[in-house]
Amino acid sequence: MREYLRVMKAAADGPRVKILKMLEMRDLCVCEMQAVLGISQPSVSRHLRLLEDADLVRSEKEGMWTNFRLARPEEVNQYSKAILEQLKGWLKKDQSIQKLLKQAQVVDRTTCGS
Amino acid sequence: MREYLRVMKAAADGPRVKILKMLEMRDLCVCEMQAVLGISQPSVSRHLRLLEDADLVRSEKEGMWTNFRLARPEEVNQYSKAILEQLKGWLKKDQSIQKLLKQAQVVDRTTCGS
DNA sequence: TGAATATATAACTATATAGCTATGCAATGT
DNA sequence: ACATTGCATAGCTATATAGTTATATATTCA
Repeated sequence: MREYLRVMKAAADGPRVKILKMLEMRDLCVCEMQAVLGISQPSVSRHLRLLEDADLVRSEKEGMWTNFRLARPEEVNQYSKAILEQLKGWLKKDQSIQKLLKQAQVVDRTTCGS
Repeated sequence: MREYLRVMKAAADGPRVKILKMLEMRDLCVCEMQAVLGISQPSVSRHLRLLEDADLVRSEKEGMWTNFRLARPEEVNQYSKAILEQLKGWLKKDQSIQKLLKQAQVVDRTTCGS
């Protein structure tokens, strides 16, 4: 039950589902997501921690950056696995998501801090 | 997006997921759920309203009682449909859910107000 | 070594949410 | 008509959550 709630609460949030949809497209670092989402860096960091605690995303340090990616089905709990699977088909036509994905396509980690 | 969030937030809550699991077993009125959940009647009522707003449950008045049931796949949005479907396989082994279901089996609307 | 950059954490504030009690409303039965 | 019962709503309080700014940590590069 605790696990279920952790996953569902993590997924039941606007900025966080936006993050998940962006990560469906490609891996991103924190500052790239910040640039696209338009919220503060600590806020993005916090959302990412909740998503990672819920097994929805994974992170890996690469030099100065931390790359985030969607968790893979074989490495997560049943709830995360199911939600990530469902999400792929969801919100495809959502205006705010579409706009976000366009921005996420072109955002560049080497320039997003400027 | 608004619809997605409404469904996910409704499902991402302890008492509410308990309600959904009980309704998988059988239809219930408010006072029966109150008796099993051990929270106040207004609190149960509020949870039910959120679940109904999210298309996860439906209600029907029957004399003095209001019967609640799970929404049927053909009458709801894609998110509710998917979550209800997933939920059937989830939390089967959860201790608190199992205990709850046992109580829900024997609760009786004609005596739960006493 | 020291500056710059990316991320995480701490501390705080504002808002949202869940619980409660009190009360209103509708249906039942005498 | 009146009392009873089931449910909904209003109003309140406590807690949880998301956002902020300030600061700490870690890596890169001159």
